[in-house]
Order: sequence, then structure tokens, then C-alpha cells
Amino acid sequence: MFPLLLEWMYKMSLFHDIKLKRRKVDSRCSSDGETNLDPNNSSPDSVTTLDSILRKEGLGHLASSFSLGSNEIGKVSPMGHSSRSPVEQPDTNMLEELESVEESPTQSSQSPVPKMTLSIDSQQTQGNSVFDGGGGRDDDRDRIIKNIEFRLDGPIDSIEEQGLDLSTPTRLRGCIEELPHLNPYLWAPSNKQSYRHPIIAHGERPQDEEQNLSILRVASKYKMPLLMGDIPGSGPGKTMIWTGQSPSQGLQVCKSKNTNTTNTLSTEIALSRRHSNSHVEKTRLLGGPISSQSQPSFMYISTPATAINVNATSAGQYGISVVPNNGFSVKESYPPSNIQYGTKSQRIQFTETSTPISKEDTLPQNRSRSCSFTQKTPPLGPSPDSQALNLSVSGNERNEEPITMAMTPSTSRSLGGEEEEEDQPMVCMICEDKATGLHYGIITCEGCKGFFKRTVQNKRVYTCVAEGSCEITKAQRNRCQYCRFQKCLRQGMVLAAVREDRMPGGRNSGAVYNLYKVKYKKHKKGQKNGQVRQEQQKTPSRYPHQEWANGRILKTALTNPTNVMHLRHRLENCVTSSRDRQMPVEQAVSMITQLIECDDFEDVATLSNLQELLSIKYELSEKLCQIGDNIVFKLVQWTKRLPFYSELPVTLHTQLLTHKWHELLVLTTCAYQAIHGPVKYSESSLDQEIVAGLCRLQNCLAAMMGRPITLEQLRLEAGPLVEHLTHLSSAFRRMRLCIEEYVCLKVIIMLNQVTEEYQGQRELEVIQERYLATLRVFIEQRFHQQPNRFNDLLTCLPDIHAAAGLLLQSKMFYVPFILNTSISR
DNA sequence: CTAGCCTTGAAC
DNA sequence: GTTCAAGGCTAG
Repeated sequence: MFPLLLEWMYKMSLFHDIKLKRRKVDSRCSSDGETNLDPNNSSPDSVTTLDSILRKEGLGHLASSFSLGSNEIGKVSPMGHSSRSPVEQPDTNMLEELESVEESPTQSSQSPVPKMTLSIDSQQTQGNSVFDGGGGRDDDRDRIIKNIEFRLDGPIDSIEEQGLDLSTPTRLRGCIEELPHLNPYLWAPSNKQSYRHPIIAHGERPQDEEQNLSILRVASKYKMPLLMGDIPGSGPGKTMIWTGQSPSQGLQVCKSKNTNTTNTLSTEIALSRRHSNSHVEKTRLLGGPISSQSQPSFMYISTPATAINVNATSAGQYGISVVPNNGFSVKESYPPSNIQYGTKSQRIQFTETSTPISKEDTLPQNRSRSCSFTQKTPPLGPSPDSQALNLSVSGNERNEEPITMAMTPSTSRSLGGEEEEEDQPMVCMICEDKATGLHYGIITCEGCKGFFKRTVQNKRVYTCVAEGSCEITKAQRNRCQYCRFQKCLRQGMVLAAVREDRMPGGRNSGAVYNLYKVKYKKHKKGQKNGQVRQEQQKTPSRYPHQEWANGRILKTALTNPTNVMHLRHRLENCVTSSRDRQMPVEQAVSMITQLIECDDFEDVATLSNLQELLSIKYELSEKLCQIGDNIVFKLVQWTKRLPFYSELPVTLHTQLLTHKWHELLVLTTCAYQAIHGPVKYSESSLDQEIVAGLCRLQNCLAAMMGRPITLEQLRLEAGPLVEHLTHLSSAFRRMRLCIEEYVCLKVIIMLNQVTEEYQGQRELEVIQERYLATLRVFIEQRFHQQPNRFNDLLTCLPDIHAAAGLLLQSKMFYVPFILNTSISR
């Protein structure tokens, strides 16, 4: 029906696929230049390597970066970097490494690290092949491993999971959550570097007696304070593993199957897994010695012989892929479906589609393996962008209650700071007992304070005998340590506030809690320091409309444009009502200056290599890939330069970009068109401008595709998109949008909440509110003669949303750039 | 193991 | 010097 559009849509879909693959490849290669599995055991006939996929997709140049080779666990350094120990390069910024490798993908191929083949589609599985785990025993048929779940709280770079069950892994159901998620409540936000380290994971082949194991390796340049999740045999969601480092003991891994048992071993411990047939399976947890703070801590967790690859890119994006073992098959093609970009919570599920495996029961020839990826919680609703990107996004799986919900009325009252309320006793946020002050970041009683301290200091591991949702009250708080500690974490107690050196006295540096530095400044008078974080949590009770309204209103404005007038009114009231937090003009200007400095306006809004792209010397798919790379790369770079980058977990940044990239693109390109566009447009009508845009698009497309396109054809397929974009540019031009307003709008759009449930929602809204106030103060100062300008600007948000939706729908992401080409300087 | 009380010491 | 949030001690 629309052949041109269809062709482009196909290409753009392909572009996505390719792009995701490339991201994965880049991140993998950047980690250590190696992939997984042993080529000695992988026959080219039986596997499809990523190389071949890339070559098939016309990305042969990337294939070279995906080298083949072998790796053996015995030769791997603790970090899993045989060739590049973080100890040798303690200051290496892995993020930047990633980026540099992204720019020159072949770099990693020079690594001396033994390389391996990533095998995706196994057409044939023979016994003892690289995938089959070495065959199995009949009596092991029921040894099904389920729910291997890891929730990683902390600056995790990668995970290593080592298969132990060599014989009959018939099913593996794995869940890796929040891999790059650095929960600021759990990890000192002062450690900014920890936010900036990607996950690096790779499957490897063990050797000798572990010949049939495969490994998912997770290593962290920083210690991993806590792994929380399921250990095979321990039941779902009730087990935590502490990892830590101690100069004398090296890596500690503690695990208990119940509250009465705690094993603390250095370097290696054995876990037991009891199966239905009473067979106890030993699972080893291994950890290498750790001698300095900068060294990575890591652990190996044994699972069946299936490698799970976790990769991350610079902005915390990460992908998960599976190297199928016997019994698994890849139902969906290798990327995009097995790459899921950073979301709050992700689940990867490997579903067996063939019959259970035994030694005699190998997969039939040419049978494709299946690997399906599901989410524990579905997305909140249809998300066009996620669909277009083949992204899977889910809400907060564990769905912790917002901190505010835990605030009892009495707590709020007692912390109000008003004199008449000072006599009110403070209430523990964990058990509602009488609180004695701020402990590890929140108001707690002595009991919960001590409990949290003991748990962290002694790395105690608890298991809930119930469902993991026990009520914690003063009377019942000692009934379930697991749930009590969970609540401590949920409510925001900071692990990092428990001192490793156990030094008494003094106060922790503000850095431990510096996520809340804004509040420290805001409540300098009449507030005790100890009430700082409480104040933040109390705010919704005190200024409920202010705290939540901006985000809510914006979200609604973005998603329900018909209600804008009403929302504008509410937003105005809301902002006006917060005059007690009026921002000085100097501060607003300073914040805007920061934003302008981190916004390479022209670079983001235009394609510097457009002429090159217009030439026909490259494949169309390559061009599209370049455009896509360009968009993502620049937005990621922009995100990382943002002043508040370190205030939010990488996962959230990723999530925001995932949902907002197209709106950011539309805003940027249209604002650029309005600010730097030809003056002649000011005099021409909107229709003339649209026609001019279509003509430009026509010429560019003809050049890119190497054949002519009629204007009518183009109007049919791209007309509405061009109209929307032109309309937006025109509106910006008419109101003489300035760059200061543009940079504010950009962060305001980006910071609009993605999901209702996200745990860091408040942080998001606090920052968003900051920039709303910045924009408002700036406009009041610069455009004081235009009292409606602030609202008028916000009115543009639904238009941006709509245009971005069209852009996504059309998948013609190059259009806004082409419309800007005439003004590229 | 818990939790109330005590000591300590950095931040203010 | 005061505050207050750390860790320590210890009866229960």
C-alpha cells in the first residue's frame, strides 16, 4: 500500500535489530574482547555464530570485533579479565572504554585473551557438544532447576554463574534483575564511579572436571554488598547472599538455608540443593581473594551448563543473552529479543521446547533451540516506543511500597519541625516502635538500628519461611528477620552507612547520603540534621500537591493533551504555591548554564555526516544503522553529562532514555530548526514550510536510495510527520524559543516519570521540579512581559509527544535531521 | 539474638 | 562546646 514506507519500515526494523546486536557486540567486546564458549567444542556446522549473523545482516565489519577463541576458567583471573586486570588499571573508566570501543569495534580483537564463539542457533546438538552439558543420566531427569533469581543491589558489573549440574539440565529459568541498578539507598551515592561501570559478563568454558559447566560471570569493580534472590533449592525470593571483602579473609560469601544456619566461608563455600528425590546437590560458590578496595569482588554461582551473557553499555543499558544448553533452543532469533535494555526489573526466562534431555535424548538435527524472554510483570501498558525498539520494560517487580507510604501520620507529625509537634515521639519507620533518631538514613528505634547494623556487619542471611511479606510491627518484628531486613532496605536504610572499619563516633560524611544533599541545603534552618532524610519523606504529607503534582500533571499533559488547559491551571497553582522554595534567579541561570554546557545542541540536532549518508556508497541498512547509532550515542552522551546524572541510578537513566528518546529527538531538532533555521521561514506560511520540508526530504531520500521518489508518494507516507514537525518548529519560532528554555524543556521531558511504581520516582520528581522551577524563574526574569510564556511552553509538550509518536510509528527517524539539513553549519 | 544504654568523635 | 549518629556493651 505504501511501498516506500514499507520498505523504510522494514529497513528501520532491521536497523533496530542490527543496532541492538551491535550494542551487544560492542559491549561484549569492550568488556574484555572475548565471548563465550569453546570453539573447540563448537562446530561451525552446528552453530550460528554472531559473526555470521552480523555478516548476514550486512554488518560484517562488526563481526571482526566478535572474535572467536576459547577460554578456560582455570586461566581466568578473578575478575574474568585474563588480559586486563582492574587491579592493574584501577582507575580505568570502563564506561569510557566501552564508548571508545563502540567507536572502534575492532579494537578488542587485538586482545590476547583467548576468544570463544557465541553460539546462538544450534541446528544440531550432539552429545558432548559445547551445548549439551555433556549428556545426562536418566536418574537426573527430574533435576530441574527453577527460578534462579538474582537481585543485585549494588554496583554490579557482571555476574558469573557456573553450571554445576552437568548431566541433565532440562530447564533453566533464570531471572536477573536490576543488574546495573545501583540502589542509592543501599550503596553510597558518593561513589560516583560505581554508577558508571557497566555490567560485564561473558560465558566461559570451564576445563577438566568441570568440562560441562558453563558460566555466567558477574564481576564488580567494587564490592557487591548483597545479592538477593533465589539460590537453587532455597525457594523463591527468600535468600540473600552477602559478598564482601575483608583483607584477611578475601571474599566472603555467606549463605544460609534457614534462619538457624549461616555459613561464612572465605573463598569457597558449598551450598546444598535438595531435590525431590532427596538427592542433595552441592553447589559451589567461589570467590577470589580480594586485596584492595579497587579490586573487583565476584562470585561464581553454579547452575546448569548454560551460559547467560549479560552485557551493558555506557548508559546502563544491558543485554542478556543465552547460550543454550542441551534442552534449550533459541526460538527467537538472536537479538533483538534476547537483548533487553536496562529496565528496573527484568526477567529472562528460558523455556524448554524440546523434550527433556538425557544422554540418548539429544535434539533432532536442525532443530532450532528456543529461548523465550518473558517479564515477570508486564509493561504497564502499550508502549509504542518500546515496541518499536523491541524493548521489554517492566515495572518494579518487587514493588516496594513508596517510602511515603510507610510514614505514619504520627511520624509525619513528629517530624514536622513545628514547635507544637516537637514533643511528639518519633516513630520507627520499620516497626513503629518509639524511634530514637536517624539511624543509617531513616528514623528507627534502637532495635531496628541494631538489627540492621548486626545484619550488615555480620553479613547475615535470612530466609523467610512464609511468603516473604511478613508484617513488621513492634510486637512481631522478631518473627521474621528476612522480612524485617527487607523492610529496612525498602525504607531506605543505607548499607554504606554501616562502617566497615567499625570506627565508633563521629558522623558519616554527607557523601554517604549525598543523594539528599539538596534537602540538606533546603532545610538548613530549624531542622536537625537527623531530620534531613525524614524531611524528604515527609514532604508529600506536608505539601502533597506540590510534591506530586508537577510530575503527575506533566505526565498527564504528555499523555492526555486534551486536558492541557486544566493541567496548565493546576500546574500554575502548584508552582505558585511553592514560593517558599522560590529559586534565586542566579541559581536558575547557573543551572541553565550547566544544561547548555552539557547540551551539544548542533551536534545532537543535525547529522554531521549527512553528505556521506546521502552518498550511495554504503548500504541503506548501514546508513540507517549509522543514524540510529548517532541518535542513541549522542543522547547517551548528553545524559551522562547532565548535572544530575549521578543522582539517579543508571537503570533509571536508561529507562528514561528508552521511553523518551524520540521526544527528546523531536524537541531537539525542532528547537534547533526554530532557533537556527533560516529566517525566511518566518515569512512563509506553514504550508509553504511543509512543502519545503517535503522537497528536502524527497531529495535526500532519492540520494540515499539511489532512485527518484515522487513528492506525492512522499506526502502520502511522510506527510503527517513532516507536518507535525514543521508545526512544532514553527510554534517554537513564533514564540522565539531560546536555548535556555530548550535545555530546560529537554530535561523536564526526560524526567517525566516512566512508571508509577518506580522506586526512585520521588528523586525523579524532585529533580524535575527543580528544572520546572528553573524554567519558570528564568522566564519570569527574561520574559517578564509574557506572563503566559511558561504555560505556553508547557503546552508544547503534548505536541512534542504527538510528533514523537508519529516519528516512532513511521520509523523514519532520519526525517527530523533531514528537515534540519539546510541549516547545518 | 535483641535492644536499651553507653561511649565516641566528626560535623556543626 | 554541642549535637547526634556511629559502634560497643551486656542483661535478658
